[in-house]
Amino acid sequence: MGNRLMKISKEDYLEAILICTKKFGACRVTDVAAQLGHSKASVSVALSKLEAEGLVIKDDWRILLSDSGKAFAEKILERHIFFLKWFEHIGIDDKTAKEDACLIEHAISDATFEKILIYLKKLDKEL
Amino acid sequence: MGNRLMKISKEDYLEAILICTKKFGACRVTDVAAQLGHSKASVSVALSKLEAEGLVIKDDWRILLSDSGKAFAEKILERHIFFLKWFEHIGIDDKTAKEDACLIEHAISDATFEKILIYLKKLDKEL
DNA sequence: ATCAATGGTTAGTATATGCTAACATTCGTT
DNA sequence: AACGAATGTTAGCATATACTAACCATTGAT
Repeated sequence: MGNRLMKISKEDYLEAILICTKKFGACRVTDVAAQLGHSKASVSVALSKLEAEGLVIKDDWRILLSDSGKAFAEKILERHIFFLKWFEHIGIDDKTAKEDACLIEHAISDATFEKILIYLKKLDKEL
Repeated sequence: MGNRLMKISKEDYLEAILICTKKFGACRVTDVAAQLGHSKASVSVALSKLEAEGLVIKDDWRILLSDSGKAFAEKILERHIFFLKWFEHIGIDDKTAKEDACLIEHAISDATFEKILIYLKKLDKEL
C-alpha cells in the first residue's frame, strides 16, 4: 500500500513531537496522542517504529528527535507555518487554512517549496 | 485507517478514468491499470468499490464516470493541470512538477484552490 | 476448429495504520 | 501503606490498499 500515507503519517509524528517539545519543554507519548488526536496505543507503536528507523529516540518516557528526525520535523513545520500564513494572507479562514497546510506540507518536494518561496516573495512584498 | 490515503486513492482513480477516456475515447480496467501503474486485479477491485459508491459505472468492459464521479475527476484534473503549469512556470523540472502536482491536487480544499487561483492571477499576468 | 493472447475477476497474501481492551508501572493523595 | 489516576505497552482486531496466482471469457490468427 501507501508510500504516500506512510510518508504523511511519519512526518506528522515527527512534526508533532517537535511541536510538543516546543510547547511543553519535553514530549511524551500522551502529548503526541493529544496533538494528533490518536490513541496512546497507536502512538506508542508508531513511535517504536520511528525509533527503529532512527528518527526518534525514546529516553524513558521522554520522546526525543534524532538529528535526522529533527531535520525532517523542522522542514515540515517550516512548510506548515509558511502555508498557514500564506493561506491566511490570501483570505482563507483559519480552520481551512490549517487543514490545508496540514496536508500540503507533506505533498511538496524540497525543490518546489524553495521555488514557491522565492516566487511568492518576489511577487508579493508583504509576505 | 487513512481517510487521507483513501481520498487520494479514490481521486487518482477517478482522474485516471477521465484521462483515459479523453485519450482513448473509452476507458477499460487495463487502461486505468497502465495509467496508474497498478495491477489489473487491484484496479478491478478498486473500481468495483467506486461503483458501489456511485462514482463509477461499469458497462460491460467500459468504465464510465457517474455525474458525481465526473465532477470529482474534473476538479482534480483541473488542479493537476494548474499546478503542473504553475510549477513549470516557476522553473521546476518536468518530472518534479508532475510528481508534486500529483500529490498537491489531492491536498487542497475547494476554497483554498479558488483563492490561490485568484491570488496568482492577480499577481502574475503571465499565468 | 483450435489455441494463444487479451481482458477481467476472484482468492489469498502482505503491509500500513488506527482502535479498544487489558495490563504493568509509577505517582500522588489520603 | 494503600488505593486510584495517569502513563506506556502489548495483543488482538478492523480497514484500506496493493500484489500475485489462478481462472474464466472473448477475440483473433492459423
